[in-house]
Amino acid sequence: MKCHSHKKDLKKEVETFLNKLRSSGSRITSQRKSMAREIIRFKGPFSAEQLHSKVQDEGVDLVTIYRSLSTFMELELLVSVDFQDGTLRYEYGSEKGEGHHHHIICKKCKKFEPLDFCVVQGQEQIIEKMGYSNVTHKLEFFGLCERCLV
Amino acid sequence: MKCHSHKKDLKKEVETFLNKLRSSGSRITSQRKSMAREIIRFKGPFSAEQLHSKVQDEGVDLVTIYRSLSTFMELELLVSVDFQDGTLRYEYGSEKGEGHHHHIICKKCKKFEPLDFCVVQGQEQIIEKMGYSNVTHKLEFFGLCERCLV
DNA sequence: CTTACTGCAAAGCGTTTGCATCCCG
DNA sequence: CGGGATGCAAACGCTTTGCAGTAAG
Repeated sequence: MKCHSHKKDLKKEVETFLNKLRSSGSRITSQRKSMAREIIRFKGPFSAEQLHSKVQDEGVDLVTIYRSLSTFMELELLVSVDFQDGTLRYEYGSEKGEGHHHHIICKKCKKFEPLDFCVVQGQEQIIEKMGYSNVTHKLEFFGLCERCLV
Repeated sequence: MKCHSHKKDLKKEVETFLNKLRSSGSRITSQRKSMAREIIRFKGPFSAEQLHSKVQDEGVDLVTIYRSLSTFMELELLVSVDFQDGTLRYEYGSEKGEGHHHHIICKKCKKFEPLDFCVVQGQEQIIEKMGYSNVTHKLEFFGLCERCLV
C-alpha cells in the first residue's frame, strides 16, 4: 500500500522535475529522465559520482552528469551542499521556500540527517540592509555520530 | 600612534600563535614565522595561494604552506571558510570561543565582510541531544555586493 | 644527533572543456 | 533539420604524496 503510493509519488515528482526543465527550454533526454528519477530517489544530498553509479547502467557518462547538474542548478532545481570533504553534493530542492533545510553531517562517516529547523532566514534581511541583494545562506552542522564515536 | 600600537599587537599575536605551535611539540621554522605573521595580518579568510604570494619572497614553497596549514588546522589555530568557488580559505581563529563569527561573501567578486552576530550556536546543543558529539557548524551568507549589482 | 620540516617533482582527484556525433523538438 | 545534449579524451586547478636534503631543538 505504502509502497505503491510511494511509487506514484516518485513518478509524479519526476514529472514535475521534467516539466520545470521543459518550460525553461531545455530538452528532455533519456539521460536526464534517468537522472531526475535517481535525484528524487536519493531524498538527500548526493555526489556526482554517486548519481553516476545509479545511472551508468543506462549508459550515462559522468561528464553528462556534471553538465546536467550545472543546468539543474541554474534552474534552481537543485541546491549544493558542502560536506567539507572536497566533494560537492547536490540535493533536490530550492534555496528559498518550503523545502529549505540544513543537515547534521558526521565528520567521519559522512552520514547525514536533515534538520527541520532554521533560525537563520531572518538574518538575511539584516544583510540586505547592509547593501547586499539576492542574499542566501549555507549552513551545515558537523559532529561525530554515535557509531563513529566508539 | 595608532600605527605603532598595531605593530606591537601584531608582534604579540604572532608570539601567541608561535607559542601555541611550540607547546604542541611542533618546530618553529623561519617559514612558519613568516606564515604566522601574514596569517595574522590578513585579518580575514585567505587562500593557500594568497598566503603563498605573501611569503614566496622569503623562499616558502606552496607545498610547505599546504602542509603547515594542515598542521595549524589540527591545532585549531585556524578555521576553514568555504567561499563556494572551489578554493578553500583559512582564517585565524577557533570554531568556539570569542572570535567565532561568519561572513557575508559576494557571489561575484568574492569580497567579504565579517558579521558580528551568530544565532546558531544554541542549536548545537539540540543536535548533541540527537546523539552527536563535538558539534560545530559552518555558516556563510552569499549575496551580490553593491558594486557587483551594477 | 635525531627527526620534524622543507623543496622539488610528480601524482591525485574532482571537475571542466574541446570536438565530433547524436537526437530531441 | 537545426541546435541543444552527449560521449570520449584530454586538460584543468587545487591539493596531496614521495623522497632526498636541511635545520630545529
